[in-house]
Amino acid sequence: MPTTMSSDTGAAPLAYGERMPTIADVAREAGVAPSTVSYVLSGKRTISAETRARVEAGIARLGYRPNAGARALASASTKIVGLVVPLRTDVNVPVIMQFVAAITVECRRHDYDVLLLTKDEGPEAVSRVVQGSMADAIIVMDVEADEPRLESLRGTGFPVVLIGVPDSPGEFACVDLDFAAAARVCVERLAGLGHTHVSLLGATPAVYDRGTSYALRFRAGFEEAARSLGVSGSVHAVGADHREVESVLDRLLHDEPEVTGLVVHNEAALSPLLQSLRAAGREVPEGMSVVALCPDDIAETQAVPLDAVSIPATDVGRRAVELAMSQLRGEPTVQELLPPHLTVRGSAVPPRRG
Amino acid sequence: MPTTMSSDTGAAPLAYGERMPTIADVAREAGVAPSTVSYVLSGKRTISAETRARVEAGIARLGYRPNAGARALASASTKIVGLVVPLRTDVNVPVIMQFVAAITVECRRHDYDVLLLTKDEGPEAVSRVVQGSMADAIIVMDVEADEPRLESLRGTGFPVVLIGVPDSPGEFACVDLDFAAAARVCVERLAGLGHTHVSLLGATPAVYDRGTSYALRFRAGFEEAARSLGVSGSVHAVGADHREVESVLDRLLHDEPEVTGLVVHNEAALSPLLQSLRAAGREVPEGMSVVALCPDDIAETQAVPLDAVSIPATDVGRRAVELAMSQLRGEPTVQELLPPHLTVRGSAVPPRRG
DNA sequence: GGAAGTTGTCGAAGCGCTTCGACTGTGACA
DNA sequence: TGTCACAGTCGAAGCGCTTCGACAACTTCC
Repeated sequence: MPTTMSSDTGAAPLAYGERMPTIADVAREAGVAPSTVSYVLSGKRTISAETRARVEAGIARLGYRPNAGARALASASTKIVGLVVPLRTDVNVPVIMQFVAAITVECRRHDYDVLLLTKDEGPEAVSRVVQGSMADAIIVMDVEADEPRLESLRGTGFPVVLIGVPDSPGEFACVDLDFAAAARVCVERLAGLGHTHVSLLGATPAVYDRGTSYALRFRAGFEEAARSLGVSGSVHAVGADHREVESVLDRLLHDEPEVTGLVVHNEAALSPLLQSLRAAGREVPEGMSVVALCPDDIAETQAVPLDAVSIPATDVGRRAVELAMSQLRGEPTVQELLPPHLTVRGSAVPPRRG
Repeated sequence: MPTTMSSDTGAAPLAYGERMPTIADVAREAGVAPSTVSYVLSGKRTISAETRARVEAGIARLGYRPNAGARALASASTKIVGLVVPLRTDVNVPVIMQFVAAITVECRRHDYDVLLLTKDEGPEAVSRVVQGSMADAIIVMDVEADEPRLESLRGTGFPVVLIGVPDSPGEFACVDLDFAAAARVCVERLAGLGHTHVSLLGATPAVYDRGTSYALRFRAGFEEAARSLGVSGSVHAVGADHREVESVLDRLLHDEPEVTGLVVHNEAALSPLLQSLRAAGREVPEGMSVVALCPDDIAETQAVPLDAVSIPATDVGRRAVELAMSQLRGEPTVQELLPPHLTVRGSAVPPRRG
């Protein structure tokens, strides 16, 4: 079994610029060949307990760490995963952070590090990393319906995992919440309580225009569910701004007074929405039922705790890394949609009989 | 001058696993020595226009990219900056993202990539990266007063930039907003309007307990400014939770009814605070003046737009990268505190006479 | 018209690691 | 007692790049 390196070797800190100890130094120190040190580290060949001990002692004494570049060059594996993150975005930033956190933690569990790429850089970032052999796999967040970042990878077999599902995933592995099912669950909740007129308050118009995969899937799921459950369902894109939320709501209450239930897919709009509803005399849940798609902590900390389908960012992130690792082992790619879970907190009740 | 590589070389996409073209392939293609190709790429020696053209054509034809590992090994430079990010945190997440975005973008401008490290991993992450030569420099966010992540780097001369200022920065370069000055500006604003009793609503108690550098500096600046301006200034740590904000406010209004101005250093508490103030009949600004330290977009999108000192995340992030680059050029380290800027939006007015 | 640069190119020596084949014991087995 | 298998170790050949010194072919300059 391979030797684990601890952070605190007790070795004298090496001044930077001073030559770092190499595998040859360790070998000399332990009185063995460099290859033997390598095998102690990798565990790829049997080593006698005694030799192993001498080598490990040498490693500790010198504070040795293998040079990542040399290792990558010789082994053709970088132990790095590239992660494409949307930085400036209409997507809820804390949710993105949850994804990033989960992915990073899970990568470390597999002894991988994470190279941060930005969506802003476009396809160029992906090809730089892949063609320069900077990473062994790539995880792409915030996938759009028509995903330009991936064209250069099609047909190369390079391990890729998408968080989100583009129109033609093709050979690429994907993971995501099943947004269509999530929308259905939300509508079912309201319909089950007796609501017959519901409305979706969705993301910023820009998100739909950009073809953001999950937003489109949620909207489609909403419309489909409304249809099949026989309730009327209108859709409204909403910006995050206080005033905009208020104006959209005012219009909705005016144009569609029959609406008694809202499905909200827009974390940022939740808090202003609840305020505006109260201001309009439509206190939640008596005056309006609300079901949201948002992280649990947001649902819980609203003025009225919300019935919500949570965004399983941690699960999705972890799963994305697992799918990447499985591809590195040569296993085939898969597409995975995680089932939604609705937590009832009391923001939806049967509509008032009119 | 070095050749710039474009993303779209027009070369046939190489199947992954198929051998990537090497510098030797390009050399053969162009009928020159590998070293010549290298010099075309780096611009470190003069090359005739004709040879350069042949080499560039070869590069384009083969879709060649230098192998990052080989390059790092041979040149002892990775073109990677390590970035230690606090992932799970009481700090405002969108602000962290702004830092990360600014740093990433600026790194790319300098042709560097970013390796994502988490604060959770502790000192081990830093030494892994430094000793394994995975990066040429490290930027550390969310620095604490007593910073354990850096011990292993002291005295090594490895390029480090801290965002925040620990108790003993010593040899390390630091950048940050001048939080003490920012607090002073806030207090001055209120004192200048005639307020004589002000209060600081600060971060979660945990942030202070942890010794988070900027929170402590802001608090110290607040107390010092209140003292020197002759106003009374009390300090209250506040969690982000709706109910907690409300209870802290109730207690404050009850115990210190003379307070007419609040300085808020807690983005998450702003929105609940404004609600609670209104609920308590202390509408902003007539019933209570508020000055915040928060990002501009948050100050602008509150129910009442807030007078605020903005957090110059983009500037700080960019500057951090610049300081890292300057260290890579061998220049000495510096400590930099960016001056605060207060934007007046109308949430602070003279106190009611009374 | 030779000494003294310049300019443009090449070849070879690494950078520090992994990995393959080869080698040496040693015990098991016949 | 010879043969095999296997555990344990070594040496050497790369991985793909940068960089240094060398060198040929020109210019310049007195």
